[in-house]
Amino acid sequence: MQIKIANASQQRYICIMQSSDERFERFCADIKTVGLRMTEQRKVILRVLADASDHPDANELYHRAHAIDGNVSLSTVYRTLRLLEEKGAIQRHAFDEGRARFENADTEHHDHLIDIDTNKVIEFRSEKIEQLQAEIAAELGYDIVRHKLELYCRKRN
Amino acid sequence: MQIKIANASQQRYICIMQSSDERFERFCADIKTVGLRMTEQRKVILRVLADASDHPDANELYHRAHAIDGNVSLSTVYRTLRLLEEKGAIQRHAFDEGRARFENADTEHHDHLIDIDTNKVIEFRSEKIEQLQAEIAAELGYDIVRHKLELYCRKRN
DNA sequence: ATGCTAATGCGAACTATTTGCATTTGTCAA
DNA sequence: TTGACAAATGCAAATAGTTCGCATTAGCAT
Repeated sequence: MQIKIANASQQRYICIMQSSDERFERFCADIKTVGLRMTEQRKVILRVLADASDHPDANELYHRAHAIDGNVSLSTVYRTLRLLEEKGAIQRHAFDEGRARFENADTEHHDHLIDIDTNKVIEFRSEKIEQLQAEIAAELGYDIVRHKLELYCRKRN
Repeated sequence: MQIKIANASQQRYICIMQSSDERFERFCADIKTVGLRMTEQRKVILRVLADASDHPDANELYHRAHAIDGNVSLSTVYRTLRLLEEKGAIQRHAFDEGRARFENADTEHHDHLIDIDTNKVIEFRSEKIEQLQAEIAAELGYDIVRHKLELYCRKRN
């Protein structure tokens, strides 16, 4: 377990993240505890997911997994993604291009800045914004179940 | 042209919106000024869009338009939506269900609160949040081109 | 080892959207 | 007012991303 604090001067981007191995172990545990089976292909997919520090889509994950073990099929990737999403182990994002992209869910909640020229994703977090959101929802009579803040940006200069 | 100020105590939700007729006229003008043709089906679709105060998807718009004039096809609805989106006359949203939903773009920018039980969409705006977003992007070396804030909520009690 | 059932691969189905093409229809100039 | 030409349409087929049905394979508890 490692703790990473960046940009501390701005009370933002405070992540508590596990190592890729810890993540893998947790994925495996998640699978086992519900009585599901640990298959070869699941092992490979979980490994790939645990190692991913970017926001790959299903197809990209399929290619990474398939490169390691040719017995991994796209269907199984999709099935595994859905499984882990339902368990809350990974998060699904629908950025502006149609397909879904995934990321590990072991970090604290954060928002995304997407570079519209390179598709690079930068994560950030602002306590103030989080708080304002909650206030607004409360005022309208709602509780926030989940939320999404995406800044589509272009590099300065 | 009407000006609507709600929730003024919270400096939020300040919309300058046109009437449905004004909107329709503007859509027509948008089409004409670029040398495009005003067809029967476009007239119907523009009318439906101008009248919509909700966030309908393409299929819903097709049904509303088709009910008025059976000569309107789904393809044409899609083509018209794309046309108006490119002109900036309407806005496309990708809320969490796969399909896209549209809304008139003549209001000032606002964010969305989505009731996850009813799919109802409430619009809001917070100056403070807008400002914080710009600060964060700037600090990371970016300019915001567009952004998206969606609160997926459940009614209290 | 054995058997039961979950998990897999494959291809077909599905949903949302776009596109190719033959036909229709605005529009503008004569 | 008419004619001609390009733009717009409807339809069906194509596409992209994702899910599903089903026969087969393979975990895993006994």
